[in-house]
Amino acid sequence: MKKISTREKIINSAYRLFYEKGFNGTSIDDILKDAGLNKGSLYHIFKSKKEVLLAVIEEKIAYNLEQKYKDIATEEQPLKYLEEKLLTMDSFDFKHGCALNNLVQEMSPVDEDVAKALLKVYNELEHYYFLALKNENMSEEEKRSLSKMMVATVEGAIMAAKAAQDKTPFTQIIRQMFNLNTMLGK
Amino acid sequence: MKKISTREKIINSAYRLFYEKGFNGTSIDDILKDAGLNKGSLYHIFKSKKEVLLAVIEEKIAYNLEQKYKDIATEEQPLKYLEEKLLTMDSFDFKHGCALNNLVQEMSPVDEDVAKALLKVYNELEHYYFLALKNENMSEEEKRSLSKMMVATVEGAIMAAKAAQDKTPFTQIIRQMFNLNTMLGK
DNA sequence: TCTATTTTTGACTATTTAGTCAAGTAATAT
DNA sequence: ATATTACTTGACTAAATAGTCAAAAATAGA
Repeated sequence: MKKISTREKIINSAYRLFYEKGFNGTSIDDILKDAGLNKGSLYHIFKSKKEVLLAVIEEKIAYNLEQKYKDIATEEQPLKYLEEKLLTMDSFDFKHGCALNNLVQEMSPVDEDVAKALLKVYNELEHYYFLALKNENMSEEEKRSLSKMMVATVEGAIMAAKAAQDKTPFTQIIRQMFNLNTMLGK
Repeated sequence: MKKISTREKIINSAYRLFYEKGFNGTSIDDILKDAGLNKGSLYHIFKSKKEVLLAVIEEKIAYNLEQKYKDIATEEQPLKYLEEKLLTMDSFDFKHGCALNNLVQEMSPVDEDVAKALLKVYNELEHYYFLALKNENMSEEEKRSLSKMMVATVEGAIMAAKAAQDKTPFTQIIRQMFNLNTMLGK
């Protein structure tokens, strides 16, 4: 029975609540209630709500991303693997969308530090897609450009599902995207 | 000199502020200050902040969308026209992204009425892209699927620019998208 | 002009908010 | 054991928040 540190409890609760209700939509008291802690404990560890957010981005969101995509580099057919992965993402919550995207939308224009932390994760995401193109017959530059577009399409697909509050549009768009890709390959 | 009604003043200010700072990030007092009005005037017209938001979506955002895309249906080369339009969108504010997308991200999971109003506008957006494919040699079903994907990609491109707080990724992704399309056409 | 209705004013309430702090408790080191 | 440090408690502050309301002003109808 591993014991969870206060810091972890805060980050876990904050991550989930920021994801579901946004940064402005979540109060410190919400986080404390969810984590079963008191105010002083939080402010003993973090100096502000914003510091909690930065920790959530740098530790939780970046970590989740890595867990999700780290296998791509070693797969034999990484594109196939990626498609499979996207289409079977039951873990994904289509009602609430993408944790990274949500925060970018809400926070990037408002706070530079947060924008910087988010951009770093976003670039990592694009890099995984870049790696997924390793077997494709195109220049580095083309790979970079195509992977950028694919990330945009996937993020847009998640947003379409969120707009509809339903998974269907996501699946449709992902299928369409990989269809185009394979049509080009032949 | 046309005089602007109180209602219009509120909607204009609320639209801009919701766009730049989000719904939760904007207070009623922010709106009133920006519009140069008092509290009672707003609550005489709208029964709550949420009603203001619904009016912004149904009147302002839907109207802007129509203005931007209504010509598509009558263009000879609508796809070309669309590409041009997207790449020359200087009016667009890449720091703040897409007004529709921003609200979907923040509000769709939280409020059903708002989600419904936003979805209606989102569907209209997809329909314009569908119309832009009228000359393409494919089935209705394929057109519907491709237009859905294109909207997702454009929205994702706006989001990529927002993450970077810079227009460059947007242009890159749009170019890539139309490249793929024309490659398929030949 | 006089009356009735609509619109505006801004002070007020009740609640929520991020953040502080002094005093208490637990853990660790010597 | 004792002293030092690390953590926790929860009441408190000051500011911001959405929404109310009675009285004043503007407008329209007769």
